[in-house]
Formats: sequence, C-alpha cells, structure tokens
Amino acid sequence: MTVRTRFAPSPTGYLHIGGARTALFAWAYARRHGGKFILRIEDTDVERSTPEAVQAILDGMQWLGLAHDEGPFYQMQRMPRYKEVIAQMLAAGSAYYCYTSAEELEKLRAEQMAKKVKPRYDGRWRPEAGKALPTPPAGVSPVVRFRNPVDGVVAWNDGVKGRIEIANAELDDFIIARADGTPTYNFCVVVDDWDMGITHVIRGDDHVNNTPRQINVLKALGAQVPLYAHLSMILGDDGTKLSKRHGAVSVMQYDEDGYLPEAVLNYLARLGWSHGDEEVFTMEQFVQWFDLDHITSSAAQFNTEKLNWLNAHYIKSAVATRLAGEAAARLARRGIDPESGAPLERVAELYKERVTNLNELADALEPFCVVVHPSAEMIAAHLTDAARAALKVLREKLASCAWEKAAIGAALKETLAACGMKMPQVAIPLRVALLGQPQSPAIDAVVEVLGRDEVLARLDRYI
RNA sequence: GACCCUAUCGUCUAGAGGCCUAGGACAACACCCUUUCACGGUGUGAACCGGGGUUCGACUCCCCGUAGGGUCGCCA
Repeated sequence: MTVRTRFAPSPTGYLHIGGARTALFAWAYARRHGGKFILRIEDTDVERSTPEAVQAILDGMQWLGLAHDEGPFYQMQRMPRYKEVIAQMLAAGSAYYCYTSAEELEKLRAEQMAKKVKPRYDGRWRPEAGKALPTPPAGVSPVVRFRNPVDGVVAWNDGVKGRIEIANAELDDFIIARADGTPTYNFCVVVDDWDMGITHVIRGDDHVNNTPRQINVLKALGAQVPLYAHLSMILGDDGTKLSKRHGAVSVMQYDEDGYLPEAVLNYLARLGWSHGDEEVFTMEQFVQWFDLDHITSSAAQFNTEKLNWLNAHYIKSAVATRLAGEAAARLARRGIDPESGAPLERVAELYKERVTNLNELADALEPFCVVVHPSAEMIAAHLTDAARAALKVLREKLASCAWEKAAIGAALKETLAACGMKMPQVAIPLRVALLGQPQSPAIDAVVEVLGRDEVLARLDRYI
C-alpha cells in the first residue's frame, strides 16, 4: 500500500503557521514512506472562499518548499461526483430528505441549550420502520441528511492521540447537502479522501469531533477507513489561541520579517514533534526521522525567541551570495540602490554572524550603500576634538597604505601609538564617522571592504 | 451544559515501570574571549498539577479531582 496524505485547506485566508505545520507533517509523512502528497482546496464555502486566498496558500507552500505530487484539486470542480454519491445514498437509504427549516432548527437548538442538553437534530424526518413521516411542506427545498447509526460506538486508533471512542448516540443526522443542493464539508471530505485514496489523514485537532461522522459515512459507502492523526493546536507566544493580534500568523509574514524558510521549517518540525535531543536538522533528516509516534498530543506554545535563534543559526551558515541577494532585494524595496556602494557579498560575510534576520542584515548593509549621518548626540559624544585629531593622523596613513586588512590594522595601531590612545578611543569615532553608528564588525575589515576612496571621503567630513 | 482531548523547567521537549540525583534546546544569569556591539565558549539556577490506587518499585499504568483546550452550523 502506498502512503497517500493530503493537505486540505479552505481558501478563506492566508496560510497560517498552524496550517503550515499540518502541511509539513503530512508532506513529511508521505516523503518518509515514498508516498504521495496531495493538495486539495476545500472551497465549498462560496461565501468566504476567494481566489486571492488560494493564491496565498499556494505562495506559502511554495515559499516553504512543500511541493505536492498531485493536485491542487478544487472541490467546487467535483460537484457532479458529490451529487452522484448523494443520489446513491438516497437510493440506498443511508441518507434522506429533511424539510426542517433553518429557523425551526435554530429554535430547536435554543430550546435544547435552555434545557442544558447537547444541541442536536431530533430526527423528525428520519425514515424509520413503522414511522409515519410528516407531509413535506410546499415550497420548501429540503436538505439531505446522513442517516447515522443509532447504536454502538465508533472508534478509531488515532495516530497521535491513541484510541478514541464516541458513542453513536452522541451523533445526530448531519446535513450532507444544503437546500440548494451543494454538499457540505463533512461529506465532501469523505468522498474526496475515498476517491483520492488517502491512507493517512493528518490534520488539526479541531477535526477530532468530525472524525466519527466521517467514519460512519465511509462505512455506509463501503469505503476503506484511513488512519487519522490529529495534531494539537499551536498557541500564540502568550499561550492564547493564535489570532491576528499575534502579528506574524501568515507564513508569508515570516518572509516579510526576514526569516529563512529552512528556519521556519526546522522550528515548526520541532514544535510538537521530536527526535531525541535533535534540535537543528535539515529537511532530509527530518523526512528520514519523521514518525507519528513522536508527535506530542498536547498543544504547543509558539516561541519566537527560539525561532529567532534558529533563524540566526541558518543565516550564519548560509552562503554570503544568497544573503547579499536577499538583503539587496530588501534594500531595493526601501529605495536604496544596492549596487551603489561596497560589494554586498563581502559586507554580508562580515555581518552574517551578527544578525538574527534578513531585515537586520539589510539594516547593517545600508550604511555601505549610502552615507548614513550620525545624530548630533552621537557626534558630540564620539567625534571629540581629540578623536578628530587622531582620525586625521589615521587618514594620512590610510591614504597611502596597502589596501588590505593587515596593513589597515597596522595603520590603526600606528595611529594609536602616535596619539597615545587606546583602540576603542579611535575605533569608535571611526565607526561613527564611517557608518554613522558606534558598533560594527572588526573595524579594519569594515574599512577594507568600504574601499579607500569612500573611507577617505567619509573621514574628510569630520576632520 | 454535553461530548472529546490535554497536563514534565518560563517556553519547546526527552522519557514506552527500575537506566531519573529527571536529559537536551531556547530564554535568563555568571564567567571567559574581545578592537565596540554581537558571535562563540564554559558554567549556574529552573519542572514531573493534586489526591488515591496497582506494583517490590511509578514521571511513566488505572481512577477521581483540578486546570486548560476543542467541538456541538444548511463554516471548513
């Protein structure tokens, strides 16, 4: 049996971090077992589904590098198939028409809530041996309901939560087709998983309660029941349910915020799954190690600090060309010409050990492209008369020394000796004069990469 | 309210009855490195929700509490 997993988002918004993890796990499981990963867009909610959201999901998947083997399939394009199955079920008696209006249902629910019982359909249109059904009211188009078994329990061995058992008595006859004839979620999912030969349904925790209904329909259809694995929620940084106010929820926002996809992937992989003490690993390793047994069954709180640490790690190990390219794109978006100054690749090499994200990298590279003027306070604090005098001595040496790090370092040391100063006393004013800020990587390396002409020109403004 | 799920350092987690004096990572703190700020290195503090069982022995198994969460749509 080949493993077939799927990711089935509804296109009502962007791909959020929880969905991304679900997709990652389903993808990894298929990869791990040499199976297929299927992408299915569940767009039967015409009111809320948008083509923009479909695109956003596709973009998110692509950014993460989670490629699907089949699809994307769109449920709206499978309407004839759903209707065919509904007709079959109607004919077989496993589904029936119900003429109860939405208003009546609403009233029923309110009464049940008031009596503090579980709100559920009372089965008034359910055909039963020896039961007289009401006369269908004129002018009401009926919904179609699934005839759920009354007795027994439906149980499954959940891939992450273990055995779950729910009594059929807890389940009511849910609607599989609306009054306008369109099928509903719980029904489409079943038909799709069946038709697409899905063997492992890896999805969010919030679907646990749908599972027994889906299993019952599958059984009524004579279909094979797949293995279900329900992933717990991801909570926000503050331990509350993830929502817009948590800032970065959309996967693409992480791109925007300067995260590398491999960092996000590695972080997500470790959120709710583990492989002993392994913290940092490649997707190849992840695919090799991934299993359902080591998925945690409790909800996990998102921790931006750990993501930041991983991102910094991946930036450190990324090649400078790539980093320079990423930073250049960000600088360009700020209206800065990335080609206008020092070679960015060399600057990126200097900074990659020191930044947490690509936006910080762009910040760091900016003063190498354009002159950044220090604030008045900074000038007053660092570019004192004594400092300026030392910079003047240094300038003369830099005008003629060999242009490589060691020679620049030597010029710096000679300056210190000549002025009777300590390294920071010259290095910090020099940083302020050159970059507009008192901190930077090793100053000799910065001077070298900035170039002689630029260094002298920038110094001349202060001496 | 009913049903379902969950419970180890602040956070992510290891842990399949003795390997646990509970391990790793992020964060915190201290020290070291240092040409500033970082990086890096070393180290320290920090947890089994409570109560009952089962067992020679429970973080691990069972029950009951408690606390969180999810679901009860002609949404997905």
